[in-house]
Amino acid sequence: MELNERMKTILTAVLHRYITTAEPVSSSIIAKKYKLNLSTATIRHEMNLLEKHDYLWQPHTSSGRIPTDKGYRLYVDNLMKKSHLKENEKKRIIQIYQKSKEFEETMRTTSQLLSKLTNNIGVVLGPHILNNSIKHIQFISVGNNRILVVIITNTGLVCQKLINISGEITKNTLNYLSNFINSKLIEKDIDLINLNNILRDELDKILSFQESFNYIHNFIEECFNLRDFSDKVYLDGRINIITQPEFKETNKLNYILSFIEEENALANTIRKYLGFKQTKIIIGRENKQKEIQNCSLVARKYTIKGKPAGAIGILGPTRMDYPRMISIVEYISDKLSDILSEF
Amino acid sequence: MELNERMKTILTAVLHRYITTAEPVSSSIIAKKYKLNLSTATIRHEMNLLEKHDYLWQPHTSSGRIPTDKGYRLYVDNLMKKSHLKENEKKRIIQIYQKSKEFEETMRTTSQLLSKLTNNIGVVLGPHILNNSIKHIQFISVGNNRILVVIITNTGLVCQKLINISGEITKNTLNYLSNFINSKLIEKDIDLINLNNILRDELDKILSFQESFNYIHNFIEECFNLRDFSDKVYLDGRINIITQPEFKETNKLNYILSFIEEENALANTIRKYLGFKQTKIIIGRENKQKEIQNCSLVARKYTIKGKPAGAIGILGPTRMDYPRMISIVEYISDKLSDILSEF
DNA sequence: TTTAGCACTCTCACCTTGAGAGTGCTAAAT
DNA sequence: ATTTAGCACTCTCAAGGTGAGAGTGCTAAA
Repeated sequence: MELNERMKTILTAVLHRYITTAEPVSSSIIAKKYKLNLSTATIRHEMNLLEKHDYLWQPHTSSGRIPTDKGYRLYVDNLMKKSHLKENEKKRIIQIYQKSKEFEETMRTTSQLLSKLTNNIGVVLGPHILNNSIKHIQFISVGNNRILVVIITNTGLVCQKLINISGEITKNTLNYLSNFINSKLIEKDIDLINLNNILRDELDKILSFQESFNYIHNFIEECFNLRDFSDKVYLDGRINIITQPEFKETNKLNYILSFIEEENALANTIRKYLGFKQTKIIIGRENKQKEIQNCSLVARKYTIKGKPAGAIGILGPTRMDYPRMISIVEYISDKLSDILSEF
Repeated sequence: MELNERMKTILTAVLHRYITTAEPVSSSIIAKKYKLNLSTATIRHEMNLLEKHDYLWQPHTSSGRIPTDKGYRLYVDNLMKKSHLKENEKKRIIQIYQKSKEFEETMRTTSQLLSKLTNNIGVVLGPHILNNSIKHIQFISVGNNRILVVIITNTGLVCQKLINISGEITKNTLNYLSNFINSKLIEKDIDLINLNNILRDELDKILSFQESFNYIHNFIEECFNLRDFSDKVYLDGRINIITQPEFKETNKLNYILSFIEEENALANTIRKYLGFKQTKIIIGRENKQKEIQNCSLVARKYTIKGKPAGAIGILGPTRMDYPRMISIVEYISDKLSDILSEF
């Protein structure tokens, strides 16, 4: 059913009030603070209807109202006005970014910025190696038939993995291999899958006469096994959750924080939104994970040279200032995209 | 003043009881559970003396006793019996370690093991590049006069830093440089300072005729600037703190967690104990940081091939099972030393 | 359609109260 | 000289009662 204008106004007022105070909103507060020129009785009447339609609820019969997830959803989709960061806030962000010169530092700065600006948990999903082009590969023998593979991408992302080989590969062969591969990479924009395809054809030909061919073949196969490459997660602001009034009871807190502690859990949630063009907002019970069904998530992808690379997000109580959260997430993801594209 | 045997026995009993229950210990509980063949009145008398000497205190006049920091200190130094892990616990730890093949993973596993076994916060200070010998150096130009330096050590530690250079250094020069440096490293056990000394002499001679000598010289200087190399910190088990009864009040929790959130704070605390041979135990107010004066820290260095490399530790409420905590920290630091020495 | 008025509901802070846990002191027992 | 039984005393804590206050829904009048 469609709400009339007055109901929308009242719902919006309740939302704004509740977001700032975290306390049930009464009809008289609305009448007083939001000059709607309506009596408390009328407002009560409308609130009653809003409750019947599941946009509001009451903790007990004689208390004020609190928005439901459905209420927040309507607000986010239809009622709220988009907000924009102030110019000096934007400047601050740029200034802070300028201090971090290096890839890792930039990612850490991003999660810190997110958590500090929003007073919520900030999370950044590092770019996956797949979304980068490869700049350099180095093989280093570390004894016991183990080889450390270090791959460096154009953005300065350094990935490493250790490979156990069944036989022996000499240092000369390793050098030969890395030289050969690096020669393919010079001045070219080749990603990991591309590279693998190129190598699969060429290397086999070159190496087929080698004695240790099988070892080398297996080694290279494992080297490009995508499963082992995980994107890094940067998380900040866990404390922010603790100070929120809705999580005063330690058992609720516990529940959320055990979800957060497992960094990958949040990362996996956010990873889904890498393909979305727009900012994604997931409210309360819309979250599939039970642990964060009292929370909302605002997530957005970032890009490197136009290509989706990773995602950032914030996690906080459903009672959050959505317009501001969205504007922060969007501004930061844009800036991060710019910075990473320049690297 | 020296306590007599009976007082020591009673103090130990109070400590054991309080450590398991987290509640003030009464004279009758001691009489009942720890068959000392003394009446409650006698125990009360002794407890009273112990309180006068600041080993115990009471939250209020008619409550049981709680150990003071001084009480814990006496316990740790003189009263407690050293404990040892059970054989199957040791086996479990070794099994878990066997799953992690790679340097980073090993460090993460260590902090997880610490936190899970102790039910406290586990922290691991990664080995500093200084304490490793260098295996390979790679320079990669990432545009805008920036060069990414990747240094790989014998343990598989991968360090990176980004250097801004004022002029231009061609890719050929970079290749030449890294080849030259790597040639010095082959089959040798050279650490960063060593390497720097060797290079300072030799490189200048070789390069003196080069046009871009100054740029290169500055670049190499910056490259070996130790300030920029920080050791990594691995932290786990933040939630464990929340479930401790002593931190029910969220403001206390807040205080501790804000200290933990700043990973470097705990890292810096632990770093001090790198030079100590023995396990270091810091109890409550012995900690210089106010935020963790309700906590105790058990820390110990680990070694790589006999040389001190980094440190591990656990942080929990002063009310912890010290013998067990110590045995866990010691066993894990030994195992970690073994594993890293084998890499 | 709106609203003043009112009865009603629920919470919350505050108080009282009594049981229970635990102590320190003292005088008697060992 | 030590130990302990006995007892008065202190403090906490949970339970129950109370009244103020906040807020509601309903109704009848504007």
